[in-house]
Amino acid sequence: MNVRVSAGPAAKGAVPGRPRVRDRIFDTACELFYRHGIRAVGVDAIASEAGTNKMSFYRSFPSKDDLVAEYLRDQEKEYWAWWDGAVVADAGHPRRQIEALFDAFLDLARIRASSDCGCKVSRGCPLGNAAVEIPEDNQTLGEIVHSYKSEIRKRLRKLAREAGAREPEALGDALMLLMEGGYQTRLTFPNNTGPVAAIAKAARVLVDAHLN
Amino acid sequence: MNVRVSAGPAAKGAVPGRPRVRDRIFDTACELFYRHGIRAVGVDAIASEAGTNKMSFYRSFPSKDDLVAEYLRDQEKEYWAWWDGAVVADAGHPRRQIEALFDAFLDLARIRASSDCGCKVSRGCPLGNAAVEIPEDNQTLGEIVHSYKSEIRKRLRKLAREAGAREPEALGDALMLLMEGGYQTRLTFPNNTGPVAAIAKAARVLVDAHLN
DNA sequence: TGCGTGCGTTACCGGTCAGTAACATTAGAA
DNA sequence: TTCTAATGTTACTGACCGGTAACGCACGCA
Repeated sequence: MNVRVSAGPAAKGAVPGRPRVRDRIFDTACELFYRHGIRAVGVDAIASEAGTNKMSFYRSFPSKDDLVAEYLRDQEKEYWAWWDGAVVADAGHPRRQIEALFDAFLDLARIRASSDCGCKVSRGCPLGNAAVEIPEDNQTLGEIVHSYKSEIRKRLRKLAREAGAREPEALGDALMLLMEGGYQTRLTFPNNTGPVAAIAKAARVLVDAHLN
Repeated sequence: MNVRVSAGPAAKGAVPGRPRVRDRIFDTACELFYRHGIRAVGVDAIASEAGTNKMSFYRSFPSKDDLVAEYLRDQEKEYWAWWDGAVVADAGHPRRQIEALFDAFLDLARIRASSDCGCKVSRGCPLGNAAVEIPEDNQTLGEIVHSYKSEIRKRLRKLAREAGAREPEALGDALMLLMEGGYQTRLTFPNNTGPVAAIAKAARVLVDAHLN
């Protein structure tokens, strides 16, 4: 992901076949932010882990906060890609889409734990984690997280409505609680050994109860 | 809470009626840690906010990490006190205890936002938030959080079993997802304006489905 | 051939972090 | 009155933080 290779007319003075510095920095930062938290990872650590140095970092990013914002937006984009991929096969069948979503949720940890990120253990929701670390006076980052969570809520309520729930808001919100809880418990219990294991069945129970 | 007043033979050189320095520091730290996060709050800030200085801090606490550990253990203690208070009236009726627990959960934010803590907005689960910030090599703090979350899981499963659920583990875990999700969404949505508002009803739906 | 671009390197700035040393002050207890 | 425990005050250390200045070098394009 996000790997522009240094080749062609835009790549001077670079090892051919190696990703451009900016992309290496960004990918490294995403890994480190997710694994260790945003505050815990310094600019120096990102740069050297990416095989470069701080100066090259600041040639690519105006500030650490700008990188963090890009990190959050990228994670959100990845999330919606995952979401759309999970529901696309059941287009037109909202109830099955909900079920597919929560079935797929169990795999989200595995995705995280594999190629993209060096984490052996899922560390929960990157945006949600950021909400813990973001200072309250930082409106930019706060807004990114808030709009992301609001969109999740909106989508789940919409699915609940389309599925014909008697109280679509209540069902959507309940489903969101499950999902957020799934993320949160993965912070403490390795991958799917925690309560997340029950998430798919719990979602079905909630849906059933709101439809019959 | 935790306010030992400087009086009697153990209090020399102190303003009478004023809480001892250690307690002032500790209470201040709890507030600041919860509101801004652990990493974001420095020892200097705690001390000066408590009306003292760093030296007095280090006379009372060997290190910041020791204070953090005490903070987490204190928050856990408070949580179990809240829990026990929520279920005591329905002793012997596990199903009603579960319902009482989730009814009371909506008030938890209000409790946080009031006297004890200076937060106008609930900032979610203090232990869960800490899990985001704690470095993975810190076993002491990690263990505190893990055992806390494990105990929640254990208690909810136990209640589900006592209530006669067909699959008590699944019900207990589902309830835990709701609870954790409730905390997590409170980080982003002010107090009870978010999906938490649906938590009590969702819990009832899950319980009903597992009992009938 | 020369120029510009992408990148590496070194050194630095001011600020903050956790933690310590040394000394002064207060007030109660003996 | 003297001793002592609790607290305040100032100054410091070494490490790290985010961020910047200045310089060098290698490459590909014009």
